Amino acid sequence: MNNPLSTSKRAQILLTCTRLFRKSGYAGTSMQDIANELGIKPASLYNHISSKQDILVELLSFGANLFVDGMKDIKQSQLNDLQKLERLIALHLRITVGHTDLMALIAVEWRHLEGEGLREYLKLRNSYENDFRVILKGAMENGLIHSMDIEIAFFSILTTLKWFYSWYDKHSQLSMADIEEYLKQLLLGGLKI
Amino acid sequence: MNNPLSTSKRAQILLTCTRLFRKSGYAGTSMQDIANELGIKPASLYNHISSKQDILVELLSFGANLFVDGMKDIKQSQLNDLQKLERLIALHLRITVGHTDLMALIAVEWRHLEGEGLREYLKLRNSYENDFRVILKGAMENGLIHSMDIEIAFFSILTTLKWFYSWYDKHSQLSMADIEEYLKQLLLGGLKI
DNA sequence: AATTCTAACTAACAATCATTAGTTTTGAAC
DNA sequence: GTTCAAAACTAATGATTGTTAGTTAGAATT
Repeated sequence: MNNPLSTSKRAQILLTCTRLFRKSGYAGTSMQDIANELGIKPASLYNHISSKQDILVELLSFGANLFVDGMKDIKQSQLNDLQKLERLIALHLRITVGHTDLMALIAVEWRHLEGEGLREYLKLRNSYENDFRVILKGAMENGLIHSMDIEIAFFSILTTLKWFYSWYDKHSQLSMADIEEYLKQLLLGGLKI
Repeated sequence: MNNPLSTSKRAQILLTCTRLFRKSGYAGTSMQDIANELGIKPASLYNHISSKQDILVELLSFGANLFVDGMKDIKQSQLNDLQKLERLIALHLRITVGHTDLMALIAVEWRHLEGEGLREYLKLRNSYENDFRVILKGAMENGLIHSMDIEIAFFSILTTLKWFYSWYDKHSQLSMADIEEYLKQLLLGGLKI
């Protein structure tokens, strides 16, 4: 079997690291910790990955692209800006449900990226956030939602979505449709005209 | 001079650590890093503090008590629950402005607490959060704000307030009065009846 | 059966980790 | 100028850090 996404050892390592990095942080997780979790010796990890930093780069690049790709679809759609905002909320929810631990790395651990890996990540993040901002601004200017300080509204919405994984952990028994409705009401309900 | 809050070496160390822990995280900051910043040798730190963990405990205990004390005043006041929510927003804003770096430790680094220090911290945090929840619930039940899922509304409001320091860093040129008004409109505007 | 490849292993590396013990310097009070 | 305590220092601790080199066991391919 050669599928890099499911059963390969490399994927197993990446999945384990996502969980450990979330629990103890990147700096707080040692190669020993990772190896223990997989039942092998630390040195054996290097048959599959090239460095600890490489793992972080791999995980965050994968995560960032989930958002960038999702944004591309939404941008290309013919929806109005308010509907696009609703789609963005659904996108965050879908990614959070499918990759809960990974969201913790996106929220916190990205700052342990170094050099080129950090630059690449910030490029993707800035691209996503700017697109998001443009849509939010458009919704205001087109009178679809109330006008207010764009930066503080953007910050609040994105922060809630970014940290939503920590809430979802404890309330994952609710249906996705219900959660989506709650989030839309909470984040947009007060803004809608 | 004996004032433990301003010029003492201990206070100097705690202040330096707040900044370094925010920048690199608790696990990512070494005693060497701390000593370098202060222009002394790592061993010299132990004339003032008893361990690295002790520093974290001290900082987070101080931070947690800022919120618990603020909550006590608000609870004891004769305001209605909506006015109490407004006071809570002002409390977060005031603490964030006065202790911006410390808020990063409250948002992220608390999980590196161990043993008794962790238990003590969680006790304070749970006490604060429960009080907050009760007020929010009261505002809904008394018809002061729209009814919706209490847990998700609570999560969103507290998350925005908790991470507000990262926004404030880049927008600290605005007046506090303006920011306070923005935050109230953003967090409560959509909820108010 | 012989060969190749994968992925584990042991052993070792220099570097860094938080911390302790013991000693010297500093600076203020007397 | 002497005393005394605070706070710096040096030196060393054992543990752990991420990583490399070289080797071996086992499975898959020829």
